[in-house]
Amino acid sequence: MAKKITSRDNDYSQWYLDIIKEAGLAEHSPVRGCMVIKPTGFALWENMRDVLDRMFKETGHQNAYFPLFIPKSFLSKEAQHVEGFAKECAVITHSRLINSEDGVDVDPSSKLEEELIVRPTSETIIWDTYRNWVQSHRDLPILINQWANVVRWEMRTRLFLRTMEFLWQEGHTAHATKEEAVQETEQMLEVYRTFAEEYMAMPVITGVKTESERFAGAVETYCIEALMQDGKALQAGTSHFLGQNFAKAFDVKFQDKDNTVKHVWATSWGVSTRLIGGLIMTHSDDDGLVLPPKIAPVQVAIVPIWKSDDDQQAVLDYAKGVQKELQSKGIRTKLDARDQYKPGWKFAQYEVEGVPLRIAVGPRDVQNNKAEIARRDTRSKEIVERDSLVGKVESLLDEIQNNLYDTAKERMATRTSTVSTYEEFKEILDSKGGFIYAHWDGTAETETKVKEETKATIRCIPLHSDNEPGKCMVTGKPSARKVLFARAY
RNA sequence: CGGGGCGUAGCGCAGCCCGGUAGCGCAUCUGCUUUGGGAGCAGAGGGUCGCAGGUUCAAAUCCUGUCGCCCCGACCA
Repeated sequence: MAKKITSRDNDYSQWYLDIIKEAGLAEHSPVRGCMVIKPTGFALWENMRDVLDRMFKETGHQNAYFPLFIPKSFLSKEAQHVEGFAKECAVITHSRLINSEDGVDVDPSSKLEEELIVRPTSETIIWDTYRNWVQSHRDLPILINQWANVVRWEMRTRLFLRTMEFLWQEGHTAHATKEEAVQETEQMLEVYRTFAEEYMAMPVITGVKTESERFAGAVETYCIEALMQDGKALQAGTSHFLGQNFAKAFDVKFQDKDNTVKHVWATSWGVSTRLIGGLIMTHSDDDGLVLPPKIAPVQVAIVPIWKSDDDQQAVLDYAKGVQKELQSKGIRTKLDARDQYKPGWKFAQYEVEGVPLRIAVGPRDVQNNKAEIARRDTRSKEIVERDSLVGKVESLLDEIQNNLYDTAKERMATRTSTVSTYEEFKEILDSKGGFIYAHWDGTAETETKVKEETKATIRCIPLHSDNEPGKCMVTGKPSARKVLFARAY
């Protein structure tokens, strides 16, 4: 058996790339920093999207779509926002090509009067639009989400974790009061936390960002932070309270019940295909991808085994019966009856692809009215009675989902430390990495010093942790509470 | 954008130093035998050696440029 996947201990980055390649999730495109998301990878994204979309709608949001192109002038309206995104915008300057000796060239005569920006995020065009939608408090709140692609001209890219073009959803809401907007921000953070933990089986820490890590244009950025197997943190989702910054920049006002004119309060929130990278690095092992059942494109792969033609017919009929029954329970099932691959090859392949459960049925099983069922997460196998097979599958899928979460949760706990001195901090960072709780004096200077000296950043000020005051590990100045440090992706 | 590594068949690589008919393994195709953990034998197809210039009788090989990928830094979801 040819091992195609580099081990995590040997080279974690290469392992990550090998997983993506061997599981067929994505590949590099001819364009630098961009990727082709292959059917399996996209099916994963579709499942994530479907769950999130349902959760957004359950919390009262509607989908809409805003343009890919944003007038350049819009970007300059919110000062902080421009500063944050100016360095990574793709700019459209011309509208035509002309034939040339070497193929085609940009037609100089087609220069645009106002250049267009390919959206790095849609706040500006959305707030420009909302201005026309809001007059009265009766028009509020506006609760809109869009599924879209965005472009950020990154210097260094990694499949899923950071690509120049990526898929995401961005929610943009407008509210009459600050309290309502803050509540919305927190609600969506909670949606993300629930999604990450219950569907992705990815435990996260919720918190707020420090000023230096905050979204450009936000008053407060809430986030969910996950911990990867190599001890590095990954920002997995953000929810921003935008205050009235965009409302003021784009002049979005309403007449309130008290007959005065006010600016609206805003939020925005998003998760992206980066989550797929996080998913890979949370659960997968040296044998390939490992997927939580709730979002796995295929939950059960059925591998039929036969020797003679007679066997083949009987086995296939039996396997089809199993598949039909599983499908009737809403279980995503794939029956792999291809004859060009041997069962052993298929077993290995579905392990690489991370399919949570595999059922093997052969002549013996048909005869005895049984089937072999194997788990991807624990690699355990057992023979079960045909009559109890579907029930067993259902309970095993639940078990796998829970086991993946519990394992990840435990790993996070093991790799979370609390320190009181900077020496201890550096020592732990280098020895085991992970999340480190420590006191911080609240200044950007200290944060920068730690970042420069250790490459660790403050991932967040956790929402749920003890609020015991103490002394900053670096300066000894008073600190209201411990914050969460880590090296991050 | 700086430092390091790498681009040769779909994938993984050798050949390059020392220029002279482009190779190996896997995969693919055909046939037969196989099928409960990545099958065996026999035969076959597939490459403008990343791209563009240059040196040379002759370039995968030497020179210059350029593009892309990976790793490490500065930027980021």
